Amino acid sequence: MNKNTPVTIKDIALVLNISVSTVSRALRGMPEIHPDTKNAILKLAEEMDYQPNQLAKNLVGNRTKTIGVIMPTLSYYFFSSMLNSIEEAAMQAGYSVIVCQTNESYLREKAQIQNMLNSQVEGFIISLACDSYDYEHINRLIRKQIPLVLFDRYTDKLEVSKVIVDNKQAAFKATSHLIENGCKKLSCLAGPPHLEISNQRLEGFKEALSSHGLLYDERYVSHSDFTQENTIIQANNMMSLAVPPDGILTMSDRIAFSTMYALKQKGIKIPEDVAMVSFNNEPTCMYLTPSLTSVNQPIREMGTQSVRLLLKQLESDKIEPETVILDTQLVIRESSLR
Amino acid sequence: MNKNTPVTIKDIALVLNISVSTVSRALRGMPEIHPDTKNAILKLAEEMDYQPNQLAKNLVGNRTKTIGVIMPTLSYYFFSSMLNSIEEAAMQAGYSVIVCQTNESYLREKAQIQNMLNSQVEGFIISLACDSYDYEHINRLIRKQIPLVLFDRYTDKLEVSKVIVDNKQAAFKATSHLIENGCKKLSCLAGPPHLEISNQRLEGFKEALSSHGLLYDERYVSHSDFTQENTIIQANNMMSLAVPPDGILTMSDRIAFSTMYALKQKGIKIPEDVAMVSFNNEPTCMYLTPSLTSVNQPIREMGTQSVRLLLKQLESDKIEPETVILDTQLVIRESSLR
DNA sequence: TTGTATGCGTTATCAT
DNA sequence: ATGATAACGCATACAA
Repeated sequence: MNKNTPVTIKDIALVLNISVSTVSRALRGMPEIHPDTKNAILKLAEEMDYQPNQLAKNLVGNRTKTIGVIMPTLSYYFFSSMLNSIEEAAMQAGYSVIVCQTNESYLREKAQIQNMLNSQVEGFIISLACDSYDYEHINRLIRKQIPLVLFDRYTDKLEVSKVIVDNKQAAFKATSHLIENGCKKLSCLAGPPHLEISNQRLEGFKEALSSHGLLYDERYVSHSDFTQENTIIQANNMMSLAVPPDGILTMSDRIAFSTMYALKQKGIKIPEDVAMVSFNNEPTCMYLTPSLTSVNQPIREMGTQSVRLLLKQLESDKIEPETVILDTQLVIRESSLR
Repeated sequence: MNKNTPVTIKDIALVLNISVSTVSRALRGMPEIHPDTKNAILKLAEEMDYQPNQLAKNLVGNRTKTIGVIMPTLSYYFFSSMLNSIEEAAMQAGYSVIVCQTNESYLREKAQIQNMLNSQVEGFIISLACDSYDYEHINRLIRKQIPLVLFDRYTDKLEVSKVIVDNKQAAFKATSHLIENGCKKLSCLAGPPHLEISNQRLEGFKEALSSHGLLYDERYVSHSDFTQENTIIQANNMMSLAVPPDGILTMSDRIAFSTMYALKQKGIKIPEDVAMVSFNNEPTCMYLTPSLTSVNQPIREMGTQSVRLLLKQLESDKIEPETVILDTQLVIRESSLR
C-alpha cells in the first residue's frame, strides 16, 4: 500500500450511498438529521479515520481563524514567553497561532509577512526586526486593513495598535536606582539606535542623570546589536575610558550577560567596581553571580493585551489604533546593591 | 471602505476581459503566452496588489510543501535553536515550517499533531513531550504513512527515523570526568523516568561508576521534571543525605541552573564541595559563576539531519526507518575542575 | 430529513 | 496563444 490518499466526505458518502451534504452535516453535528444516518456516518468516519481537510474548510469559509505572530527571535525568553502567552489568549478566543522568526532581518520579516498573508492569516502580532529600517511592508497591511498589533519593538512612524511598556519611565527608575546606590559616572549600553524602544530608554537614562544633577556624556553611551562579540568589545571600550563608569545600564539582559562576562574576565567586581541594572528580567538573572537587577516587563499581560487589541480589530469593522502602556517593575538583586 | 475582500485572478480576468486560465498562466510565468497580455496582466496584478491565495493553491495541488515541527517548549535554547536549524534546512529544500509547543503536555501534543495533520502538513519532526506516556497518536501517523522524524526525546517503542546523540556514552564521559577530578560520591539528577533519553543517560552514569570501581546507590539518583521548585527540593534532599555527594551529574542545564542556585543558597561551594557536570551546553553555562561544564549536542547538525531524514521519506515512496546518532563533546568549564 | 447545485481561488486538461 | 470546464474538499442555499 502506497502513500494512501486521505479519506474525504465523498468517500464516506460513496460507501454509505448517501450525499456528501448529509455527511458534511452529520460530521458537523447539525441538528436536522436522522439519528440512524448520523450514527452510521460517525461510525464509518471513525473507522476510516476520516480527517477533515482544514485547507478546504478555510477556503470555503473564507476564514482561517488564525493569527500570525512575527518574532525577531525565539531564542530569548522574553519572546518565547510572549509567544506562549499569545497562544494561550488566542486559543481561548478560538484562534490558532502561527509563528515565525525574522532573525532580526528586514528581508525575512517582509517575506514572512507576505507568506502568512498568502496563507490567509486574519491578523498580525508583530515585534519588529532590528534592521527594519522602512515600514512599507507594514503599511501595506494597514492599507489592506489587516488587523495588526505591534509589541515591544514598535515605531512611532506607524498609526497602529501597540502594546508596550513605559520605557522612558522604566529607564528613569533603573538609572535613578543606580545613582541612589552611589554611582557617579553612569554608562549606558543601548540597543540599535533606530529602535524606538532603545531611544525611549535612552531618554529615561538622560532624564535621570539631569534630575540628579549628573552630566550626560555621549562617550558613555554605546549602541550595540545584541551579539556577544560586539557587546564584549563595547563593554571593554567603555571600561578603558580615562574615568571608567561605576554604573552601567544595559537595555537588554542579553547585553548585560555578555557585559558581565567581559567584566569578569578583566577582574572587575560587580557591584563593587561597577553596579549594573538591565532590562527584561530573564530567568537567568537570578542564576548569575552576582544576581542581576533587571526591569521586569509583564509578559503575560503583554500577550493578553496584544491578543485583546487584535481581536477588537478582528471582530469589529475597523477601529481606531489603540496603545496599551503597561507598568514595569525593577527587580532589585545583587548587581546593583552596595 | 470596509474590510475589502482580497483580489483574485478572477477580478483581474474580469477587468482585462480575458479568461482566468490566461491570468493564472501569466502569473505563474508559463511560456505559451503573448508578451502583451502577459505584461498587461502583470501590471494590473501589481496595481491591484494581487496576492495569490495559498490555501487554494495547496488545495488544488494537493501539496503544502510544509513540515510540522512539534517542540516540548521553545523557552530553552536547545529547542529554539533546533527550530532555527530545521527552518534553515527546510527552506533550502523549498519547504516551509510550522511549529508548535506542547508545553510538555501529552494532550497538547496529540491535539497539535492532529491540527497540523488537518492543515495538511506533509511530514513531522517531533521531540516528545515529558508526559507522553502512550504513542498511539504517533502510531497513527505511521499507519497513515506520514513521514516522521523524532529527535532528542525519542522512544524505542516506535519504529521511526530518529536523530539523537549517544546519550549513554555522553553520560559515561561526563561521569568519568567527575570521577577523574576526584569525586567519590556521585549523584545524578535525572529527568523524568519514562523518557528514554533519561534512562540512557542514567545507564551511562551507572557504567561509569562501576568501571571506576564505585558503587551505584539508588538514593543518590532522583528524577525531576524540569521545574525550578521541584529541582531545588530534590537538590536539597540530596545534600541532606548522611554522606552528601561530592559530584553531581544533571541531565539538563535547566536542572543544573536550579541546582546551582539551591547550593549557592546553602553556602555549598562549587566545585570545591560539589563538582557539577550537565547536559545541553546552553549559552548561559558560560555566564554562570562558576561556569558550568556541560555536554554539547551538535544542534545545527541535528537540525540538518532531521530534515534530511524527513526529506528522504517525503521524496521517495516510503523507506526504512533510519537512526542517526551524533557525537557529543564535553565542554569543560570551572564547575567540574579541582 | 436528505439531495442537488453552486461556489471558495486556483490549477490543469482539453479544446479552439 | 487563449478559453471553457472540471477538479481539489468542503459548506450551504435551495429543492424535494
